[in-house]
Amino acid sequence: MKAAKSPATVEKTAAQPAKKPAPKTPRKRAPVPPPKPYHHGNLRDSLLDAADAVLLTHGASGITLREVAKAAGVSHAAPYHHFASLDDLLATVAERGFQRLIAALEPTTRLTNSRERLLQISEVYVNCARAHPSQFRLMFGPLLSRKREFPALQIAAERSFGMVVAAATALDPRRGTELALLGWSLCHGLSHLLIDGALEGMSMPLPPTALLARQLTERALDGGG
Amino acid sequence: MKAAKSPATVEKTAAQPAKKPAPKTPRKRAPVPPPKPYHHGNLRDSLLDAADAVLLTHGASGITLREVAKAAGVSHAAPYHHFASLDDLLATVAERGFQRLIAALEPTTRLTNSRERLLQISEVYVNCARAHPSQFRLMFGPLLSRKREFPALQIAAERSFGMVVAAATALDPRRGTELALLGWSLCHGLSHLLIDGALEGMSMPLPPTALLARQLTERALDGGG
DNA sequence: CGCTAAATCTTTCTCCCGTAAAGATTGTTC
DNA sequence: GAACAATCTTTACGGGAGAAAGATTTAGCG
Repeated sequence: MKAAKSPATVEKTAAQPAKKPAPKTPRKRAPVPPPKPYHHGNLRDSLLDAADAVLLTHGASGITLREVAKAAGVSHAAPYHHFASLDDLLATVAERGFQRLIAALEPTTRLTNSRERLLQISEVYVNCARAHPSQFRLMFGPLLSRKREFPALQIAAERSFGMVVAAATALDPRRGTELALLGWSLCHGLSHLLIDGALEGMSMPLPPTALLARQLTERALDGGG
Repeated sequence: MKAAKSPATVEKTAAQPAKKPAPKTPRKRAPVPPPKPYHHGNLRDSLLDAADAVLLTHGASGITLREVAKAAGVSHAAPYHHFASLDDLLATVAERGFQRLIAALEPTTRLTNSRERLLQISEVYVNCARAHPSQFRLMFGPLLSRKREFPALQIAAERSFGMVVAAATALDPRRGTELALLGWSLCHGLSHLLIDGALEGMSMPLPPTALLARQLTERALDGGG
């Protein structure tokens, strides 16, 4: 019945077989008792990992609650005990995407040169989008419009934008927010155009992604016209 | 089996095309018979108009072949005689979106001041996205990645980008393409952030849309840091 | 240890979707 | 007017979202 196992995503404690020949042995796996071991191990994280895997294989449009559940090795109705709806699951996936973006941006905060900091933020942003295009689409898709329904998503999104604002304000204390919006819009639009393939086949040679992001941001900082 | 069904189909849709001036009415029950051709004039354009209407009411995610067909007053299978699939219909809707963008950009080609021309292009672009957010999402959604399957969509998209390149090249003949990509990315990202509501509730006062687009483009042209 | 209640997971069901296939209807052409 | 092609409808099938109810495990408590 439950022979199917997720290929390479789950590494948590698997549910023990139905029969327990040995007496009750307290599992010592962590110094603190995990507050979440239940039937499946914890299915919630497994579902999120499975959703990431499905995004990689099937793309953002082909993601399905049933497919995610199957990838996690549970029935198609099991996710409803951990997420209110498919959108709720996807919003959590998007939130994790923002958290990964924040983690990728974190090293730039140690740079003292504000200009170089902004340039590297641009590179990281566009690289992140290209590395995980489906998640990127999810992060900024229609779910973000409903961020009031998903407070965790909203908080993560605002935190990531806050890092851009901080860098821009360091470079231009007077009009930092505007500069942040300029840089963010530029990188966001470039990311979208890149991952949507809008720039392919346009008889236009393009430098590598990171270099392109840096070049355009440099030109925006120095003035392009 | 009910072979002859009374024409109880609703006509709530805004159908303006009437290629047949004298449609013979098989039966007259209303004092004012709407000139609806028995075999539905040309359904193709009606479906495209209906799709636009559905986009307005239900949003980009809630668009459905059945809903479009219902809005056009035909059965849910009728569209298959004019479009190969739902994606084919949506690609045509996206193509019309690009054509509308091209039409909106057309007046800017008469400007002789290249800088002002680029600034107005920015305004038009972002205004267009805000005025038709669902169509905008469709135009640059996953369908654009498959533009090889929809040559008309690809041509319209390239034409619109060509207008930006032309304006940027007029301002900077040496690095016009790069400048066009900078301006396009900036406006594209700003449009996305605006219509996705990413900038709402961020404790950040924003000027009106068109002014914001102009300000950011000006700063990119003049240098921001 | 046994019992009860709550949480988790599965099965089943309904409704809606895209779309293929076949039947019905209309316009066209000889 | 009859055959034909185009158009539209009906019916059907597979699949997905989600609700409802049953089954199973775990926790809580005596």
